[in-house]
Amino acid sequence: MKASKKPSARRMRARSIARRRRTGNGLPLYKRIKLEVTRLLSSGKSKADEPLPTEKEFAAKFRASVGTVRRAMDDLVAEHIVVRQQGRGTYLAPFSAERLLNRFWPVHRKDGTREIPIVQTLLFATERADAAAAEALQIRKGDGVYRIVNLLLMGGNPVMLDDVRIAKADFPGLTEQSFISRETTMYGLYQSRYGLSVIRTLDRLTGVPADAEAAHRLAVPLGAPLLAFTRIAYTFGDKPVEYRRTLIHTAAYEYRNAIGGESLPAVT
Amino acid sequence: MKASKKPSARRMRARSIARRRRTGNGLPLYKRIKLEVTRLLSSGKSKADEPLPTEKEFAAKFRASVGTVRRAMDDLVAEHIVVRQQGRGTYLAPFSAERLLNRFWPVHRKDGTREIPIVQTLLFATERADAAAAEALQIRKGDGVYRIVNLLLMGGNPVMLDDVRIAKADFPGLTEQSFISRETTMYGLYQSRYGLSVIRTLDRLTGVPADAEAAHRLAVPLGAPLLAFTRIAYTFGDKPVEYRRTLIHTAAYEYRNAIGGESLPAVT
DNA sequence: TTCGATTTGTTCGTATGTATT
DNA sequence: TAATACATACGAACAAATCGA
Repeated sequence: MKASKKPSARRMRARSIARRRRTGNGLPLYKRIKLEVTRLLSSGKSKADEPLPTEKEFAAKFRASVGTVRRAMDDLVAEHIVVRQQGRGTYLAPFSAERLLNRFWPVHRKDGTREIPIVQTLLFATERADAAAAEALQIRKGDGVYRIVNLLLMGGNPVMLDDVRIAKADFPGLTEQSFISRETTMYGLYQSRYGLSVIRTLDRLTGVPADAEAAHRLAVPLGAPLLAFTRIAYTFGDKPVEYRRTLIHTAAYEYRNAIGGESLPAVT
Repeated sequence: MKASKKPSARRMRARSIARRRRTGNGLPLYKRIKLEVTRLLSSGKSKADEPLPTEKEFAAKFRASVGTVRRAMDDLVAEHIVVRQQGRGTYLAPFSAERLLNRFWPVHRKDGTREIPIVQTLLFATERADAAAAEALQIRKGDGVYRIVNLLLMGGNPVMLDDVRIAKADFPGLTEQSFISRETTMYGLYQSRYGLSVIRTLDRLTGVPADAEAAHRLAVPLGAPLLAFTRIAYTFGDKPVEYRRTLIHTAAYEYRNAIGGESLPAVT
């Protein structure tokens, strides 16, 4: 009773804030904060190894309460865009081999275990984008791309044949030397050297017969059924970073897809 | 200053509550609420077409604040287990054809569009579980299962051949008649008639050659490369509900998997 | 090694906005 | 229109992890 009768400085302030907020934009404040933080991350200015501004700092910057900032950050955590650690801070989600394996690496041995493949780079070349690559990378046909063909060995055997194309314009100064001698995953390289964080991928899977090249590299008969997928990897703002076509010999390995259940280790 | 000096009834109360909480369990309160709500949903007592208790009611029941209940429900929404509607209430996520298509139906036409397939049931039989089905369904080899074989037509053509096994014990009273004449999807039937809500699936994909049956049904040459996947569908508590093996003719259709990006339509 | 400052994690409570019935 | 139920936002307090002095 007492509380509800009193207009109070606090109530008045809240009201004026609400009014101000509405003038900003149609979006709720926490979503706008999310967008701003996303923009900050996609600018490449923040490195994956140094913390983002703290909740308090963001709150001051956006004239919001900590709770509202937290709401925005919670969403970004759920989307695997940032990671937070109590006592340390908030970081752009890194591309350690471990994280890549857990998030963007769908190939498992049939017994369910996973392993980091050994990569043999068969080709590193500069080419002109064909129609498929141009459409996937949203560039013009004929624009320069790097083409990289990798053979991936798992358990000592050739299992996957990977044909990757990335736009030359996105990777200035990339050379075969610097590519081969990278000390991280390909996605880690994109992020650490070029500020391009892969945040989502779209895989399209089909069954195909092995062509001559695949049969040779994967040591299977010509025409043997393989699992093929094309992947487009995107960074912020739905910008495509990489176009890849992969062939998998699924005798001992398979492609796994868990719908739901990724975000539910919390069934603890 | 002034505020921080005063112990205040409120502060004392908060302290005693915190102490009580710690006695409950090692888990944070919102996670325990999540578990309790999950338990309620998995009991089958709550129908998909009637609302769950409101936030206020849950708060009273669990002696928590609405904010804490909301935290728990937010998680369940993110996991697609419940849906909330402003002004209406909170509901167990339903299995409309639309939702099934968006969540558990990975097959797209190559141009990206989706369609609801026409289902021809080729077989409905009672069988004994073989080793693979028994392991997947976590029952004993030889236990009774229903086996259902469906041919799925898309765009007028046979595209998928579906071989499903579900434990007889989970579906008392299921008959071919009641199965065929269902007015919803298979997952919808599981949920509405048997209280089994599929909340996650695990698909394992490989490339395989068409065997005689598949070649006949899908109208492809013997040995033609097909996309195969086995799926185990789980309900609450990681209980398997369904084991399925599907063959897809990927001339005009493909299996799509979007990693990330499902929960980010919010990039609006 | 201990301790204090920093930063995120959990919980409470309140006020107000907005969609539904 | 009024009541109901979720959505957004604020702010406060304390817990727990981390890190450097």
